[in-house]
Amino acid sequence: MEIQELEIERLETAANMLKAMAHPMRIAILKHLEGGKKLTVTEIHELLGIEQSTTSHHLGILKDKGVLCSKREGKNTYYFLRHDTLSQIVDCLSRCSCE
Amino acid sequence: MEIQELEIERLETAANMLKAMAHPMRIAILKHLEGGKKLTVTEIHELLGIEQSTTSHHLGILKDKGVLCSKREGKNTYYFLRHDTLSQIVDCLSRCSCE
DNA sequence: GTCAAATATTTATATATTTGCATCTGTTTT
DNA sequence: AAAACAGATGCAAATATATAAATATTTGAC
Repeated sequence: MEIQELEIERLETAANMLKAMAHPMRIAILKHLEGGKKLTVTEIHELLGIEQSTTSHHLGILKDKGVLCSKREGKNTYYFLRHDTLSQIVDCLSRCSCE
Repeated sequence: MEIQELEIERLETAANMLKAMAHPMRIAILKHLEGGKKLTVTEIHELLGIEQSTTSHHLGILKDKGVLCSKREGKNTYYFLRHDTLSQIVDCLSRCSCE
């Protein structure tokens, strides 16, 4: 394995994480989870006013790419930020995109 | 126009910015531009080893979504970060994606 | 004006994403 | 065990994106 390939892999991991976040509804989800909050799929689907299956799909993408974690408790599954640092990205964007 | 629509527009602007950055080659471009550096299309296309037209296309996307600015000087067009803050996003990602 | 260099745009093809519906799986309640 | 609830998954249609090859545009040198 080449150094360059390692580098490309790292870039791809980073790109996948960004790609996971790069969607209006998924940014909205992240905003609701800032500060360590934990929400269920149903809560998010009601907060955003989008379909349950669509919500679940978005959450799955965010989890798959390492942005969110989930924890099942009885009938509910709670989702939360894997690194609270990541909400800095959303903040940084808000600042940069308002000009 | 509804408050909600404004909110959705803001989310979309942010998502577009992130989407622009969410590509391995485009992240590589951002890394090369950190610290206020300015590079031409040819320099970037040689640094990354990708086609000229592909490079120009990627730069166009980053510029269109407000991530980069460009300035023509003679035959060359220099590209640079619009907000140096944005390179924090790349750094933050590097940290979060290394675990 | 003509030529060459640096960028940009167009086009075509391949591939990936988004969304909602219907369905399926797991968990609690009765 | 059946019903009810929460969430996940498979699928299909619409849409968006990526790439490269070919072509067009812009600019400076002559």
